[in-house]
Amino acid sequence: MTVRVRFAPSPTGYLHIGSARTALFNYLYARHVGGKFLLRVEDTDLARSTEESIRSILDGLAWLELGHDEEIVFQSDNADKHRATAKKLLAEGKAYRDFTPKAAQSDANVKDAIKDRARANQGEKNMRDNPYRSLSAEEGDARAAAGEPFAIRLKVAETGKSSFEDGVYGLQERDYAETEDLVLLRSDGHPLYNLAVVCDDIEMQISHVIRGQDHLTNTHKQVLIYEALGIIPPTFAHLPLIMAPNKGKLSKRKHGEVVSMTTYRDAGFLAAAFRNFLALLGWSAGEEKEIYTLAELVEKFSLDGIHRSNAIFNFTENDPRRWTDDKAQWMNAEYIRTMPLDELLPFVRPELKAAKLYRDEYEDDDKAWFENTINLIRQRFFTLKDFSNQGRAYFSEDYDFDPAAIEKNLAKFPDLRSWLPELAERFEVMDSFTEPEIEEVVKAFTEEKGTKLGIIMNGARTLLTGVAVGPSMLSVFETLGKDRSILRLRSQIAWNV
RNA sequence: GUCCGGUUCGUCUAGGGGUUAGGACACCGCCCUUUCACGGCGGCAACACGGGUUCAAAUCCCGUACCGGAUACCA
Repeated sequence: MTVRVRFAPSPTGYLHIGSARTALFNYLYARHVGGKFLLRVEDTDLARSTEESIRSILDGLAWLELGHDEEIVFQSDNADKHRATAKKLLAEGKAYRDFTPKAAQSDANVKDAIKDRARANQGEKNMRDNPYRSLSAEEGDARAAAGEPFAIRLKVAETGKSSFEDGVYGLQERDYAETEDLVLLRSDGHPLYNLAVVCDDIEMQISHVIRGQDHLTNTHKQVLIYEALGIIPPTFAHLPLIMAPNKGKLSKRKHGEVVSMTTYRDAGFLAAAFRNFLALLGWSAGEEKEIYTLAELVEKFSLDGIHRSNAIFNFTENDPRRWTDDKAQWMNAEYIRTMPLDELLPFVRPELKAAKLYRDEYEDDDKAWFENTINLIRQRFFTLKDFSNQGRAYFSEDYDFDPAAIEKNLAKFPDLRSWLPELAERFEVMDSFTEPEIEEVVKAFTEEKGTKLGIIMNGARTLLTGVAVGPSMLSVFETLGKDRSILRLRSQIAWNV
């Protein structure tokens, strides 16, 4: 049997980090076993679903390079089939019409209202006491024909339990007494989530359902529907949840942009790095290696390596350095400085182009210079954004000076104001401008002035790059070249800031 | 409330009867160095608690605590 898995987001927001990981795991599983990875948009909640959200989710998946097979299925397109299925179960006596008027929305928070209701019912509640459960078919038909509104509920057996073998959590059992006769079709004719999911999974011939652990109880309900339909359920595997630093729910409302996939794309993360980070949140290959290419993840992935405990996505609100998980930031930096240069370049070019720092010559005449420079400066960069921010001085004459750098490297040494232009004079007469010669000249100059090499180098760094950190200054001089180095050493701009 | 899960350094995790409980991130220190967010070396730091089983428990069993999820004519 072919393995077919699906990622089924409901389009009520952007691609959440937890959903992204669910998509990733589905993708990895499918690719690992040579199966299909399908996409289904669960847009049955017409009120909350938006076109924009669908686009944002697809953007997120595309960024992560989780390409899906076959056409995207829109759940709302299948509503008629869902209704037909509910009617079928009704006709077979496996479901019944519930004429109880729809309860008015409580003014309390939905979750709290549910909790309160459950607590109030506690001990007393018999899940099978719906008065309409045993209504005769004739009377039901008559009342329906008379136009009385009704919901269709699944008739859950009095005794017994639902069970399934979870790919991650093992055998799961739930007594029928814990499960209400669930509503399949609302009184306004709209199919409910559990029915829609089961119908679509059957229709799409899904073999493995891999989703968040928050669906564990839904799965029992869905198993019941499969049984009523006489269809063998797929294999289920539930994933541990990704929590906020306080172990609470990670949500847009509370935590903002950190949970959105597009945030990382826009912040200059490499999809490969973020994917790698995500893969290790709740899964491990059981080895100490932690940098994996997509192909390696596909090769190593298995349900056995998925944990049963939730993971915390660690970040500190209001701390610019810790705005997102440290490890994700480290991993991105690691990718930027160690991945093959030709794989990095395709990401650097658009970044520079967007900042108007790219020139066509970087493709031909200055290709070697460009690649060497990127290779030189990437060693201390964390995101793609750094190429256009901190790296700006390498590609443009119009760059800013970091006040902290001026303070630390220039202001403290007023002599540099005349020394650096003077150093430019020494450069002026040089025939060859490469590291060894530059070093010789700068050292001689330093000795002559009776100062320390660091003072000269750091002053020059500030003037030439605008920042206090970067590669070896000898490399910087050489990369920038004789003319630009001289020009910048003579410039008084930084001194007047 | 009830049901279902979970619990190894601050975080991500390895290990699943005998380990100095390993790695990574973060943090701290030292080294390299003209700076540094690179690199090298080192340090700090964990088996939730209580009972059992066993020669031996972080590992198996039970209980407790705590955390999470679920409870809907939402998805």
